[in-house]
This record gives sequence, C-alpha cells and structure tokens, in this order.
Amino acid sequence: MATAYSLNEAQQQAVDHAQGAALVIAGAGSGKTRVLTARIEALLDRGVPPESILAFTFTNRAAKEMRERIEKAVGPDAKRLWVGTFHATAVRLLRRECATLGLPAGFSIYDREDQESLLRGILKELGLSDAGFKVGVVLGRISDCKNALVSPDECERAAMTPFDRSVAQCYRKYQAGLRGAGALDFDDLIAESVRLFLEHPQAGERWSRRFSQILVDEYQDTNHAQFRLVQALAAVHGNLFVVGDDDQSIYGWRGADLANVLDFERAFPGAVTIRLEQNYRSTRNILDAANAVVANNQARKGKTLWSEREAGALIRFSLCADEADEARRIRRFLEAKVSLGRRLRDCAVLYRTNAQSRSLETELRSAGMAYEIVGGVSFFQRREVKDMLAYLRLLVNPQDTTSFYRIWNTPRRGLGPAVQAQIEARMAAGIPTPLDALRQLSNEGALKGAAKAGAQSLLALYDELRAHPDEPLDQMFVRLLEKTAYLAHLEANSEDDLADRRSNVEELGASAAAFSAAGRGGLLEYLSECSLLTDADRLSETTDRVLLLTAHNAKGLEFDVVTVAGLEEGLMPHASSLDDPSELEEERRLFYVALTRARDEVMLTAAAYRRRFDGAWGAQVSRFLDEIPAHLVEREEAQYHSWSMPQRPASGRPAGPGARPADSGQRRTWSSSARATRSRETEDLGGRTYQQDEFSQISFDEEVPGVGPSHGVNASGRGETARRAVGRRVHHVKFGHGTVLDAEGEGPDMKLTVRFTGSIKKVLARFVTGGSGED
DNA sequence: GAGCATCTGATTTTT
DNA sequence: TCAGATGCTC
Repeated sequence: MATAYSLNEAQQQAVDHAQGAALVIAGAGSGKTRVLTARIEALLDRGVPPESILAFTFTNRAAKEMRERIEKAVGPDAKRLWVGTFHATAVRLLRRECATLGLPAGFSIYDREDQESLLRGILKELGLSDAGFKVGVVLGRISDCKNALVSPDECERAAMTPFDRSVAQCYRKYQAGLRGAGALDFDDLIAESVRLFLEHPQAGERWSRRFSQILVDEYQDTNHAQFRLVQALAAVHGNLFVVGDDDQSIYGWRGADLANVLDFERAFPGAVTIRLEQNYRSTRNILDAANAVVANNQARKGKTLWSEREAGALIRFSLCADEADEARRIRRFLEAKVSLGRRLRDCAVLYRTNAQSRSLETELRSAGMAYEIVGGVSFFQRREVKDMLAYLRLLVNPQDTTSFYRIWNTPRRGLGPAVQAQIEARMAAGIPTPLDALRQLSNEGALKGAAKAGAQSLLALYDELRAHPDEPLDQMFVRLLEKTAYLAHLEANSEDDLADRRSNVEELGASAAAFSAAGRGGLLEYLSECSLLTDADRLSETTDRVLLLTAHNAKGLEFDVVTVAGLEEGLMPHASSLDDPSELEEERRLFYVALTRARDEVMLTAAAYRRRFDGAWGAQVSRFLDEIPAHLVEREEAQYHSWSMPQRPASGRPAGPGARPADSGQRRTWSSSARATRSRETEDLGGRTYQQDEFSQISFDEEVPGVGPSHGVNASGRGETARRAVGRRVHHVKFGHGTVLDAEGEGPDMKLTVRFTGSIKKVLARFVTGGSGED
C-alpha cells in the first residue's frame, strides 16, 4: 500500500458513517481494507463494545490480517470481536445453537470429497449411477438449491421432468444422509444459520441484538443465502456496512449474486452509498489498461479508477511457443526483475486453471528458483491427512458414517463390502452408528476370519482413544499414530511419495500441537478449523519466493510484479464461458482482478500451443489483450510471417461443449505446419539449453478472412429445455441474477418462475441468460 | 478380501 | 496425463 497514512475524503466518510446501512463501492486498490479496519477502530472509540462487532471477510487469511491490524491499534480487546469468513462465523454460531437446531454438538463438516462419497452411494442405491447422473452435476444442482435456500420439498415441487425429479430425490436422500451422519456441508453452514433466524426467531433476535454492527467485505461475492443471513443479523438495528466492487465479482458460478450489490439500496432503504475511486496501488499504465478492459462489460455500475502514481512501465506481452517456453520466459522475466532489485516475494504468477501450474513448477524447479504454489490439492485434502482427521472426527461424532468407512479398513483389517452390508442392515433396523452396529455383529459372533479379528482391533482402538477424551491434542495424535500403526501402513503402501506423506502426517501433528498450545480450543475446534482452512490461509509470509496461484486465489492480494499466464481464447476467457455473455463478463472481471493485483509491473503471456490432457492445441491470443489500448502494451513477439492457412488438427475429435479453444472465432491463429516444426524442435532440444531466439520466428496471421470473431462457440448445440431449467442460475437484464424455481413450456416461450433477490417473478425464458432454456 | 490390470473421465474457478 | 473407480483373478 502506498503512502496513504491519512484517509481521503471518501474513505473518511465511510469510516465516520454513523448508523444504518452503507454500501461502499471500493475499486481495486482503493484502500478498502484500511477503511474497514479504521471503521472498526472508530466504532470501538465511539464506545461500541468489541463483542458487538461482527465482520465477515472472504478468506480466513483476510480475517487474520484484519484481526491483527485491529489488535495492533486497540490491543487485546480485539480478540473479542467476531471476524471471520461466512463459513467460519456460521460454525461458531451453529456450535452454540446446535441444540436449538437439533444438530449434534459434534457435527462434522463435509468437504467436497465427503460429499461425493455420500452422493455416490445414493446414486448407486437409486440405480442412477449409469444414467448420466454425474456426481459433480448433481452436487452442483444441490448446491445451487442450498445457495438459493430451496429445500428438497421445494425442489421436488418445482421438478418438471424425470431428470429434475431424480435430482430432487437425490437432494432429499443426500440431505437425510447428512443428517443421519450428523454432518453439514459447506452450503449447509450458511443455510442452517439462516434457518436459525427463520425458525427460531427468539434465538435469532438474541444474536441480532448481540451484534450491533455488521460489516461485510467482498460483498459482491455473497450469494442469496449469505445475503439473507446478513439481512437477518442486521434486522434489529440496521447497522450494516458492506464493502464491495461489482467489477471484481468473480464467483457467480458459486452462486454469488451481484444483485446483492446492485439492489442494496432497495433492500435497505435509506442506505448510503460511498464510492472509493482513487487507487493507491498501481501505476497509471496498469490502471488505464484495467479500466479499459472492464469498460467492455455491460453489467456494471460503472466507475473509473484514477491514480496519482506515475505512468510506470508498459505492460509487456510475450507470445510463447508453448507452455514450456512460456514458463521459461516468465522465469527469465522474474530473474531480470530480481537482478534489478526486486524480491521474489513481491512477485506472483497468476493463471486461470490450477493445471497450468505444472509447467511453471517444472521450469522453476529445474532453474532452482524458489516458488510456492497456492491451491490445487490442498494440504487438508491429502489422503493421509484426511485419514487421520477421519479418525479424530469419528471420536467427536460417532454417527459420521463417511469418516467411519474411510478408516475402518485403513490400515487393512479385512473389512469390506460383506460386513458393510451387515452394518447397513443393522442401521436400517435402528442402530444409530456404524460402530455400534459393528460392535453388535462382533459380540454376536456374526463375523468370520479376518473380519472378526479386524473388527475387534478397530473397536479396541476406538475404545482406547475414547478413554482419554481430555488429553491435549498432541498426545491424542501420538496415541492415534501409535495405535493405528499408521506410519507402518504408509510405508507398506507408498512408493516414492513416502517421505512427502510422512511429513504431511507429521505436519498435521505439529499443527494440532500448536493449536492446542495456543489455547485455541479442543478437538472439536481444531477439526472445525481444519475443515475451513484452505491453502491460501497457510501461506508463509517470510520466505523469499515467487507465488504461483489462480487469479481467483489472488483476490485481495497485491504484488509489485504480476505475470498473467495463458492469455488465450479458451483459457482466459475460459472455453466454458464463451457461449454466455454474462459468463464472459465474469471472465473479463477475472482478468481485471488479475491486472489490478500489480503495483508496478505486469507481464502477460500466451502460448501458441498448449499441451492438454488429450493432446496439444493451438489457440488464439485472448480477446482481452486487444481490449488493452495498444499504446500501453509492449509486445515481445514476432515479426510478421505468412504461414499457411490455419488448419484444425486432423483427428476427428468430438466437438462437444468445452471443446478446444480453436473452435471459437479465428482472429489470429498459428498454422499447424509451424506447430509441427516447433514441437519437433522442442523435443529435439533434449537436455541442452533452450534459446529464446529459437522461437522468435513464431508468427501469426491477422484477421483470417471469413472466420470472424465470434462469441458463440456452439450456442445452438446446447438445447437445454425446461427439464433442466429448475434450480439453474439465470440472469435477467433488469432483475439481475436469480434461481429458477419452476418452468413450464419449451423453448424461448418457456415460462420461468425465478427467485431474484428479494422477489419471485415469472419471466419468459427468452429474457434471461445463463443456462435456463434457449437464450 | 487383496492385489493387480484396465478403464474412464476430468481441468474452471473454492468457502 | 493421471488419479480414482471398476473389474477380474487368486
């Protein structure tokens, strides 16, 4: 953050806002974090008790930073504030209100893998596994419902087709499965918190009175359920202070509803709107570029950031041969910056998809440049970590069947499908937990051979662990490791990854010990934290390394030097967004977010050919590059050459949705003959050093005639009809984003009943976009 | 039930 | 490409 030790006028106005609702539209780098913390300090100064302040942040990391800043300013009182993500705050609330809501005290929190495992069982049971009911698709529909607070009953009532009815049936069973296991998924955490307010008004009012000041950061990324939670919390006093930027809304796919921002004044009459448009972060060139790009969006309130900083360096664009070349050029760029005095820790490489990190990682590792990857398979998703946590979860919540089946035969105990069937029969007959059922089977001598001994050892292990409920976490962890002989299991079942896996187990043990030593709570609190923490939250601050992360993960961060890799049609914007204007705008916002992370320098790269899991494909440079005024860009690319006409790869691959980028409009493309040459060169290079110049011949044809730019990849091919409309997120020009509750008819005349923010409306399908009927 | 071979689908983003 | 799921054999 630049020099700003005093607040500007708009910032001061936000900090001083007296009471009632306020919406702060805070452009990138406009000091919103400063405003939030300064406001909290001001509230405390005004005599608001710390425990009456509740602030929602987007990441745990942001919460931690905010708490630390406040603590610096006001001392230990800061600990009494509630600052956290929506999910973390919801857990705190639910742990205290589980009795009211009929949830078990030790409820588990299911992550994506747990959800999939539960739903997979349900799909199998319903005989839907083969019928095109993909776990991910059904989970997505269920998640959409929950984010819009649509119950299984409502979902079923709204179902128009066999497919919808099956989804509703899955939703119902899935929900029953969660409850049977005493578990909540991420979406439930919010939905159940809202239910507290709706179904238990007395308890709800108690909480609303307790928190007299509600603050929300990154408000543009809240979904309907979160909006309702905030609204309920502020119901008594109306002191709601939200900060957001419609241009940085990048979570629409997760149910984030920009209408929460756009309709704020309508939802909270009398609300004040304050705009922060002075940017303290970026050079003027970077800012001009970002402004120019985002100006191409229709769905925005409209603002123009300005900066008092110098124009600064031009944005550099580098056209690369392939992803290895791209990685190499990025590495060299970073090396050059370091040699000029930058620190690696002030640099970041951003990309659209996690898979892109691979080539970068390979390059940086072989060059010996320090880096850290955020995201991808996170620590808490590692198999060995999840195994350990599943044991611990089972101690707190014996009903947790998913955790039970995760560990009951890990390490091997001779337990499998045959015994599982017996357990399920017992549970169907009313035995509450799989452990009880197994104990019964064991006691009755219903088990034979390996299963008999295995069951006994599992039950003995469980009893042993349960016998020491109050011992410190680190001791409990050691006991667990010893009694399960888990390390021996790892040794027997790992190959070259043994060292990694062992160190992950050790790190988990260390984190439990640290948690315990810091007096942050017992096993229950520790498990909650493990469920909610992400990789980004575990970032080390001190080491000097370049950060590799997705643009999504970079939100809220800033760096001196930012490179954005993969600036290609089909990647950024992503192929999945090309047939939907509103999704395309979200991609553009994502690029805007990426650009505005930079303080001083930006490097953009595109790869002419990129190897994907199914081969290598040529792509065109992203349309977003052309949206940056040419005078701001310094192109490190090719002299112009004339290659043969572009040609698609000969193999007749199915051109399904999400097909290769080359399907979209051809503005620029690289010839296939050029590609053949280059890829051979790449292979031939073998171990020798790769010269940048070898790729200076790469060229492209401009404006290939007859194949103009097109936004619609295969818009006609989708044919989604009413049967799939219900539960979908749609966008309406006037009403904004909403969720389809009901649909009648077919085609553009299909009548949709849509829940928009705060209202339910009937609209014709032709007036909405976003995956309902034909657009 | 364990261990191995084969197959398949996934890569958009994450609390 | 690659991890996880599925299927087959012992």
